[in-house]
Amino acid sequence: MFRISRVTDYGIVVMAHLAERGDGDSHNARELAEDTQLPAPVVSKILKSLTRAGLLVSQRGSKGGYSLARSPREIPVVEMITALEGPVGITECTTHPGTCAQEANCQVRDPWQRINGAVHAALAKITLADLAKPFEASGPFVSLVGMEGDALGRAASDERRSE
Amino acid sequence: MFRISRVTDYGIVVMAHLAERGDGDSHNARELAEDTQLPAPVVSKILKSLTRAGLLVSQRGSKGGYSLARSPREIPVVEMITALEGPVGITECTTHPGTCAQEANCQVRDPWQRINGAVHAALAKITLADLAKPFEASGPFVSLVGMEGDALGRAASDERRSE
DNA sequence: ATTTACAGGACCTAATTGGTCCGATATCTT
DNA sequence: AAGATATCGGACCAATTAGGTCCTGTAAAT
Repeated sequence: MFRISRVTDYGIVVMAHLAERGDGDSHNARELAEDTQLPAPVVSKILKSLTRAGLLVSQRGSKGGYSLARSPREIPVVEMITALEGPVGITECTTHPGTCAQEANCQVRDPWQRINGAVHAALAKITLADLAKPFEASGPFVSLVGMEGDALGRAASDERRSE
Repeated sequence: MFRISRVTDYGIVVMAHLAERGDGDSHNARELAEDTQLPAPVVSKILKSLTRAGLLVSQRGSKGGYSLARSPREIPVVEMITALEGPVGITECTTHPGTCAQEANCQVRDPWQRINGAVHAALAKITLADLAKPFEASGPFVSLVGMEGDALGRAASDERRSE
């Protein structure tokens, strides 16, 4: 359905929550699950993935927990998505070259790579800081992604028409 | 994995093939499946979806088949994707408002809507014509989606790093 | 009337996702 | 040193979704 998975969505919520705290303190999985109202085992799993990807740093043992590895402004959305559901790629041949039998005589591969690049670039420009402080950042944010005024309106009407 | 489904991919290939023909003639499902080297039943199913969405027109009976409903230049990529896998929406609350329990106190909903709008807008700007004639259209196409020179390069390195 | 080809589903299988749980290891406190 | 706390890594399961096939009905041409 061209959607991000639920774990990714959860992951963003947790990261945003961590970013809003602002403190460099580490928070344990149970606490984060409670704060975000998400199922604890899932949150724990997500935190591990984000740590492995280098977006969080973990501290083991008593008084352990997780904290942001960098400042929110330096964590692009695309990295969070990549960490939680693998490489961002619109088509199969983008992420796994060689697995498509039609690749040799495919007429649309090259443009798809560019479309993918455009989506990728858009997601790379948005950072965790933009998500965590929506009202503060929304002004510059909109212009950042190169979206003209009526883009959202048109998008919404497109979706409505298709249902 | 933040990918479009395989049927959508196939659908684009079929549409591009039709666009390349250029003639307004209708081509039947079997013929299109052969030309594109894709499984016939799947192609047939895809053609029906695209027809229902108004992107193709069908002609029944002997000598029947499918043809483009409009000129390739007037068929945006986002419509093809929408036709084949439902409304484009990054998160659940984008496509189905009200189904997320956290919606009321969600801190990231609004920015996600904008990100979604940006992706949506990018996909709305690319038309079937851009996909069907890649080399002709690649010049203006790149500038069209607002992607600067090194965007693809950075995207690729991001993906590599994450695996 | 027969043939051709689309329309609309039902249906099955395989893969992915969402979610839980457990043993091992690291760290802090007492 | 001992115990409590928390992450680490992975196994595991249920439910959903995707990929793909097939069948019956209907419209159009010969």
